[in-house]
Amino acid sequence: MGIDELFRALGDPTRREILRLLRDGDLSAGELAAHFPLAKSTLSGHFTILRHAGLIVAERRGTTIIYSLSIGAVEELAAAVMALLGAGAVGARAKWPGTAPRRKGSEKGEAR
Amino acid sequence: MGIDELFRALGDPTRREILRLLRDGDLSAGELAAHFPLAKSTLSGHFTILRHAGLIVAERRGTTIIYSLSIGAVEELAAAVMALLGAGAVGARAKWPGTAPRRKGSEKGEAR
DNA sequence: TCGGTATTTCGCCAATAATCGAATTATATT
DNA sequence: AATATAATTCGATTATTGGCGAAATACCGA
Repeated sequence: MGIDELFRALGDPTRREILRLLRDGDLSAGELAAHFPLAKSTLSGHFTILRHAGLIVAERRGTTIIYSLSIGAVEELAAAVMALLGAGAVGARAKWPGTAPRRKGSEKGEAR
Repeated sequence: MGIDELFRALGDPTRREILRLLRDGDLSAGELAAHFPLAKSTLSGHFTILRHAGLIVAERRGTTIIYSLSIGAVEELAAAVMALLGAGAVGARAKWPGTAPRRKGSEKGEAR
């Protein structure tokens, strides 16, 4: 349940969609898989990654496994975001893109 | 500056360390590179990824390029986290990991 | 214009990640 | 015990990523 696993888990659109679906209620592995054009084994891999990141929890009921959102990682995620960008960024140091001093030949979106 | 680029950019420890360093003040590409045992070209690639994610901005000054934290992405990041886990997770639905199922068998209003 | 410094871009390679179908495990039902 | 169903694990394949050194680009000063 480290920061790295957390951000990496969220860095995939399929996995974010799984989380979004679970926001509307718990779903079984099969029900979740039905929402994607991917093999069940592929989805199963995504579940494992999300579980290791602390973003979902699994509960077996009979032959099916029900997945639910877990807020265990939310606190860690919020703390990480704040530590990286939060307090420092809100202060005077950070810049809104486009508000940098406009010197000759400086950035401008795609500064190359 | 999409959600995907944002999370992927944050999913690498070197890039997170770059952001952490920039929290204490702007630094040039060379000054940043000096903090890592990596080739400058490798760091340059990380800068590009962070810039595309909207997490940093570049300003050329003479031959050097100064990087600064940008809060342009913070709002988007916060919104994404909330959309995925926030409101829904804070409610009654999500579980803390390790929380025993309240009552086996039938507390899911409607098992779908 | 020439030389020096800072940084990026370009090929290339190794490691990691995403995907699939087939085989396997776990549970329930008859 | 045999069968059926749900999900995972396994082995192989392809795509993406992170890394390097060398070459190219951008800028400054003499």
